Amino acid sequence: MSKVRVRFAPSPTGGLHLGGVRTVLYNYLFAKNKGGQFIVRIEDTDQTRFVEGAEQYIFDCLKWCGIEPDESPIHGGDFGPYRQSERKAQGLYQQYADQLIQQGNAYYAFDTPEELEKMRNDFKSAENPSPQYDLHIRMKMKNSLSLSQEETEALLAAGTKHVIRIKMPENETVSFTDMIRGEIKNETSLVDDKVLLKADGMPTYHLAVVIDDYLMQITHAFRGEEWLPSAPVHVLLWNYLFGLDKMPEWAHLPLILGPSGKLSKRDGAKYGFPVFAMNWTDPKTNELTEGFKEKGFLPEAFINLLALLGWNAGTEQELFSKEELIALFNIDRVHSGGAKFDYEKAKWFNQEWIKKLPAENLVPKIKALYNAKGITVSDSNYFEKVIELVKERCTLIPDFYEQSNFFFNTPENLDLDAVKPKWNGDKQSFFSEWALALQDISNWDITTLEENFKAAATAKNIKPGELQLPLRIMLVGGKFGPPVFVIAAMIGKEETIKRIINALSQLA
RNA sequence: GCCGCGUUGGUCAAGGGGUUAAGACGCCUCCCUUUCACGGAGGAAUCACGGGUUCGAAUCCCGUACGUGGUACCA
Repeated sequence: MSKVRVRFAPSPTGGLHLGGVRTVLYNYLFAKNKGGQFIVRIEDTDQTRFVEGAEQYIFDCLKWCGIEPDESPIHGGDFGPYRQSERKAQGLYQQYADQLIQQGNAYYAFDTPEELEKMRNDFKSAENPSPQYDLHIRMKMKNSLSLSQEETEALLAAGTKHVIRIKMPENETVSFTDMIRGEIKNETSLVDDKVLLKADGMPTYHLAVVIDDYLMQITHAFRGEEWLPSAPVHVLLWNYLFGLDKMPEWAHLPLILGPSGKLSKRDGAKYGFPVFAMNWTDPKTNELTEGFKEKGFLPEAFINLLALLGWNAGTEQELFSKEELIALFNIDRVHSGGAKFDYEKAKWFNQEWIKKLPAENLVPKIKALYNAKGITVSDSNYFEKVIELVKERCTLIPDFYEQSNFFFNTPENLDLDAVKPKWNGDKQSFFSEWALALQDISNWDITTLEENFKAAATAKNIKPGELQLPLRIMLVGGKFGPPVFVIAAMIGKEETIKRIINALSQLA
């Protein structure tokens, strides 16, 4: 039994969006579940669109998600090169394309872009709005099928720009078994003669994917549903070049949809949620799109929510660690229908993971957050305690700042409107006296403070409950946060008194 | 237009001939808590439509509708 090798083949041009990450994730989970290898190959077939740094971006995203490939394309593996541009340099694609021509499965086409444009216009009709270069019209075009051998050879000898197209057979049914959808059948007459090798010598995806998968000994391939219509071309190519028995097993994953139709980059801006794993700057427009990482998602939550978008374990469990996902992942339970991305649920996953993870795991991320705000955290012990206290109130990482910065800084803007309506002289004097009395407390702990507070209130004939909200506003600044006496105990005697006096001066 | 793929509450979904059609997110009500959350208890809400097959269909078959993808020297 040959070893399972699953590959993800991103094009380093468009960032790594939700659908892309889910595809990698399923590749990864499947491979690891089978104890096999997870490979990443870079499909930089179109050099004009190659973007500097985009390849590194993909690996950064994978690293963040914790789903790194076993063989790095950058350092190479056993079946390298792992970049198509490098394989092109070896002349391999040309070689296989020539083989196809010799076998009669492909042909030279000399049509210029203008001629193709003209063809599409001439044959356009209401019934056929987008005519394809297929068996019905190829004899009307300029190619080695319609031209005589002498004419073809003359054109080639003259160095005429040309491409190599697959010659789709007539009236054949191509079928293959998709791991998710079962048997898929296509009539060859309905598929166009796809370009395999472009005029510049670069292969198109169709040629490259077959040759690369063969040379890299790939056993299973996951890709998006958008590839289903061209799958018969790939099957045919496998048949012509290497034999169907060596073809990897395919799985075509359903699309991830946005609030209205297919999920697009614009949806992010429109509905206010990220669509890329990490910050992505569009090389053309220089437009920055915020990523899940920067938005404050934990990688654990990110892969969890993505895994569940189209797959489930068949149980009621929804929270899975990466290890659990690997152990439980089963291709039979992957859906064939598209799933709409729900940002509310995505946030819920993050919140659950924040609660689930021990504070020490959260510390580095939150420290970075504080540093960015210009606050340096020195006491790690204290910091961890704070995080533990507020974590169930946070959905995204940046929430930690709002929810806990009063533990480190005296709040500047107090929500006085929350107390003013019920504020009076009695309360004013209670607090000024209590602030004084606090000086004498020797056991500065939660219970002592609470008992002392209640006793003092009762002595003044005020219900302790009525004084708790004002005290909270004094210490926190707003109507949120952990229990007041816990906060007071944490920030210490001096700071507590300081905050009360400060607030009192604003209320007087 | 043609071809492919899909369709269980608003969303993710379990269920694959007989179920009161799970569960989760979100929403609403209540409890806990004199803050905000967490937690707990409830509630509203679903098998796209039409035909078959069958004693019986969300489940099987066929149509239709809708959605989505492809129809590029993009991937």
